[in-house]
Amino acid sequence: MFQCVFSSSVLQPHSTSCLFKHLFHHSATPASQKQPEPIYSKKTEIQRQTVRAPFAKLFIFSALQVARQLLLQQQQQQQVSGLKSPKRNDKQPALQVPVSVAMMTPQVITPQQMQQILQQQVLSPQQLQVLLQQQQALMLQQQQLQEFYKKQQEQLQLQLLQQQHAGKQPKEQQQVATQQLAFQQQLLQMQQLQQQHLLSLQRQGLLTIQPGQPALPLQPLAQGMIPTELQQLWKEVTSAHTAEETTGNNHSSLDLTTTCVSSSAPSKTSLIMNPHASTNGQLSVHTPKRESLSHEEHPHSHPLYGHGVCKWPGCEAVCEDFQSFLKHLNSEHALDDRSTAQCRVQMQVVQQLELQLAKDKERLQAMMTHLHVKSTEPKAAPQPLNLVSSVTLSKSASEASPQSLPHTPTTPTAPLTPVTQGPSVITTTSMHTVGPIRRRYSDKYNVPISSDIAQNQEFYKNAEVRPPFTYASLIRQAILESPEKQLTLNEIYNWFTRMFAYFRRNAATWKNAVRHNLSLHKCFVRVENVKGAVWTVDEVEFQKRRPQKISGNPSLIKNMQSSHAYCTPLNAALQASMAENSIPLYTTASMGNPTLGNLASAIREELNGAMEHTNSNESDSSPGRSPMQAVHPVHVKEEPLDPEEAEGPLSLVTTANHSPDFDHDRDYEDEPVNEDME
DNA sequence: GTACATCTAAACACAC
DNA sequence: CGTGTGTTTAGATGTA
Repeated sequence: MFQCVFSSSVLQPHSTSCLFKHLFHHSATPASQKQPEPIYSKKTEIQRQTVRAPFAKLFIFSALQVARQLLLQQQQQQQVSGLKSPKRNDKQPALQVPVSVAMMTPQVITPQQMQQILQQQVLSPQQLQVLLQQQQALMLQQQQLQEFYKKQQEQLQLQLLQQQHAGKQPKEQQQVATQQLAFQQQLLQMQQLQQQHLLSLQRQGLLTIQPGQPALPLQPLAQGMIPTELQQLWKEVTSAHTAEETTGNNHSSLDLTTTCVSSSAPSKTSLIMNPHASTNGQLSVHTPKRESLSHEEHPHSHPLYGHGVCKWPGCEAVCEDFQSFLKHLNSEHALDDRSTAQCRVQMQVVQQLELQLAKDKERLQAMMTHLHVKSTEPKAAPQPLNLVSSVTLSKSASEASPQSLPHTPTTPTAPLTPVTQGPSVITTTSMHTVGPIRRRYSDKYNVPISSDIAQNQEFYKNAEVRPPFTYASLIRQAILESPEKQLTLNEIYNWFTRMFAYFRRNAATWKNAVRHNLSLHKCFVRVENVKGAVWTVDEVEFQKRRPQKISGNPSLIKNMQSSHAYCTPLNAALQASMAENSIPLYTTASMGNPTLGNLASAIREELNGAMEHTNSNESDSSPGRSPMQAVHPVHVKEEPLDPEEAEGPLSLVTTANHSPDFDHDRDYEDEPVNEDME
């Protein structure tokens, strides 16, 4: 339909939009690249490199946009001129209007539109090439139109002569006359258009030679804008920028093809989204141009001047002082097309940054909102915490935990530090081992072990996670959990496998370890029974182990001991502290909350050890007993003290495992543990 | 660096 | 003799 007159092109796009695409194709194809490359000066070459890329994509928008407008105006003009639509003409006999539609192609570019195109001050060489090619096509088509017009005239005259002789076809004659009139109109329009086009090009310095010349020298930047246009542009730039700032509008970028179409076109409405336009960002991001307008208000803090260098994008000219900078600014960055183009690019960069900032702000807000919600959420479930625990966390975590309890009544350096940090509490929530035990709870924390096991029973049963306790502690726990506080070796085995999935593997290893521990530690006493030998726990011996751990601040311990009711205030202080800090780590909601009990028992454990070594001459204080019990000592080796009993009312730990029905422990003796688990 | 605790592995003894 | 139980030793590792 629309014949492309591009050199060596035989393509015939069907519509104006197709034509534009086609033309754009020319600008991108090697064939088009064969066109004479524009000659750049050294300066303009740099500008070309810095300015061309961002607008290469822009051209697609502008071309399509213009094409749409052209399509509309083409239809309007056709209605005005009484011409048939291209579609209809397409199917009409060639005799009717064979090239009328083809002639429409250049003419549909109205002067305003052409001006609009031309007023894209910043044009890539491809764009300019396309425009000039269009111009060439226009002129070529004009010549063709003129030729066709002559032919039509001749034909018409011929037909008129024939009609005069034959008196036929008055209708066709009339039609041809109408078409002729339309052609004349189109021709006039085209001539006007061409004139304007050329004028515009010349005005912008793009066209320095006579039209019709095959190779036109191109310049990367449109130049020679008239002052009114520039002023309008400045208005656009500044108003658009301020509008962006004040309204917080998130337009990604300005489509530069539309920002300065006309003075009546508001910048706001001419904003279109163009997310690709500013992705190239070759120009460094600096201050908006509009700030330069107000530099006089802040003479020595000009945003375009810093460290003796002009900060105009791409300039970096050295200016010794502010005055020279001003001179430089006025001379080198005057109100010309180049500055305008750079300003436009800068505008785009700024807008893109603003968009990015808005997005990041939104993201930040979402993150904060999310975290805020999270922080107010209930405490984490204890079981999942177990899954993330590790061996290395065990002791080091417990040692670092005082920081998480800053309001504990004891000082970090005090011997009670491990007490207040509540290693067992840490244990219950955050310390669990996976893999070989290299770090584990000290045995002095064995009481909280029971709590931990009770809390995380299901977890240990199902997850192959090595419990963070020593074999000795586990053996003791197993024995203490038994109703008679005594177990056979096999019962101990069963307890291990029943309580911990981890011990369902490598039986040879850990069983050997159990035996080794039973034999090695004095705290485990073998008692001959009717049924055979059973193992019991000598709590005194058990508490004796590694007493040096309790070494520390004796005075504090003594003070603690001197207080008969120290456990209660201490526990209260802990409660207050935890409540104050609302430490979710210490809460195990799903399992009941033995935290306080853990802490209390841990404290007692710690104090037991402390008293044992710092106040051993205190006859009434039976080692291995809780301070409470120390007041009422009950030393019966054959009936090892159950530490959890010592917790007394302070303990929130459920004692379900000590219920009489737990004597079915023996049921596990000869049964596979896995079945027991089920 | 040392002592201690713990774990692992292994050897050994003994009873069933 | 094999297995289970118990003891002991040795080495490695971690902690105080």
